[in-house]
Amino acid sequence: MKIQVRRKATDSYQHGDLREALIQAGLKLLTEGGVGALSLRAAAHLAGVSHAAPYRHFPDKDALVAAIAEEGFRRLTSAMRDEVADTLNRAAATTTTAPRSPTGRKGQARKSAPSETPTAPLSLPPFEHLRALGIGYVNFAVNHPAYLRVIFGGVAGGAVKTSGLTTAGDEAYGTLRDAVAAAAAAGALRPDDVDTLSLSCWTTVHGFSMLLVDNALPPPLSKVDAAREMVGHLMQLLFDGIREPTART
Amino acid sequence: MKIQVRRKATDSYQHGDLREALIQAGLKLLTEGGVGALSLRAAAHLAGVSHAAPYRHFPDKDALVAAIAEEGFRRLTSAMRDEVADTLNRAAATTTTAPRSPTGRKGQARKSAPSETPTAPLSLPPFEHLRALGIGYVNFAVNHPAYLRVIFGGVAGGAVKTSGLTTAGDEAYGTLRDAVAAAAAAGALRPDDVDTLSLSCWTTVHGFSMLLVDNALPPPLSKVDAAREMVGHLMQLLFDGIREPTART
DNA sequence: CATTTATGTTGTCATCGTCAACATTGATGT
DNA sequence: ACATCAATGTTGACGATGACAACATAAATG
Repeated sequence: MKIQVRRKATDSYQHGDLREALIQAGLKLLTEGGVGALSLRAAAHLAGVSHAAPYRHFPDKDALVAAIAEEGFRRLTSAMRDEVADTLNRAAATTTTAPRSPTGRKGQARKSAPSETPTAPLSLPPFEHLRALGIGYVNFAVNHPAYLRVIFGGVAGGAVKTSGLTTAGDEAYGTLRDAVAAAAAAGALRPDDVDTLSLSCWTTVHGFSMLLVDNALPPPLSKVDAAREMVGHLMQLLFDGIREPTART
Repeated sequence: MKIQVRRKATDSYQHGDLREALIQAGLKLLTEGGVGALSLRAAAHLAGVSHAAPYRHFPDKDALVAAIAEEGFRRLTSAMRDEVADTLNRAAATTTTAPRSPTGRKGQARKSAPSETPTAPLSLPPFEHLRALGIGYVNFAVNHPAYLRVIFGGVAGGAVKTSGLTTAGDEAYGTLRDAVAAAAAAGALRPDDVDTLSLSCWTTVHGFSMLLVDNALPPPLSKVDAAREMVGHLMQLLFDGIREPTART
């Protein structure tokens, strides 16, 4: 009994698209068994091929891992954008306007709302936008911890830098950077280099996510709702500063 | 005389102390070859014993990795404290007072200074203290990237939670928390939960460190000096807030 | 239809984590 | 002292894994 992940229909010969099937199999292994469960042979087995078949599509394991990480990165970007969209929808719903359906993807429970005047804001206020991105990031971290590990750490220490992986990473970073740039353009941010400001947001969110993924935080924070709330709080602290406003250095 | 029932700690018999030797061997493997080079057999070989000897001291590989991570955590804590000490020395030196030698460890180049009135401050101002801790953290990350990975990620996804590792982690966190608590007690911090404030610092520093370790940042930032400067900047942003002071949400 | 290329299979090897069986060393009790 | 025993180290084996070579076959191509 072969537990094939998929049988691509679109094309040519025997398997269809083994490369894609291996990536999907790898994602499944990551989801179900964590990084330790990700092996070339297991992925090949899941895809219904022999143990050496993957070498026709990937020069070595690191290359497959990089391809998996690339897809994971795209999903991370989607998670961030979905959270922005959901937040936008919630905002629109509470202001008696129709919800938007921006990138209709696998975001979380999409509650329906009655239609009304389509005068909903096209975008969130700068800080809410940034916060939504951060919450989406953390949401992804809690739901797919193994993905995050593979995205940034590869399977062992040395992360392989495929051009595709770099591209996927640039797009994720660009999503954040654009929001920061927009906030800066709106005069909402302290004047500073946009990349530095973006990095400050990224480090906060990424650090919290990695600590969650690595179980370095007390258990209550591992729950989705608590994690989302906490990252919102952390970003608020970053926005306002942790310093007592009246205090000097 | 010797009432000791066991001779575990300081000496064993033949090898001396294989347990400690294996930990040291593991650290060496991590330093020289990264996480991928860390294997039980390689550590055993480095320690001069056969491939199965480690099983007399560790139930499995994860246990050895946890012990190595524990030692790494201690060194991380030392790196933070050393940076504080060094900063204190520099501050003392520039104010014509004698340098202090707080925990005389393997910190970086300790420059000698002429003795003078011993009126040097016993501690740094709150923010400088926190910044020094962060800089020490990042310094450690740049100098020992593989350690950081093992400390938080274990060897594969699942980090093993030895009690010793937890203790070492608590001490590292306590070092940060104490500084935050002191800053809060001095009225320097916005009133908020101390653990939340500590977490905001930790996520910033840890996130930046992990991104460095994972080569997710542009190469110039990977250089020690640039990394130290950037984390100082990031912490300053966290202190002051990234929001334009006059802007609203 | 013959040839070539892409793709998959089988077999093999070294390395690794792990275990079982055996060996040795030092401590303990009488 | 001497016998016993627990702690420690060795040898050998097994299954899983990444990687490679040789072979096989399907698809495309002329």
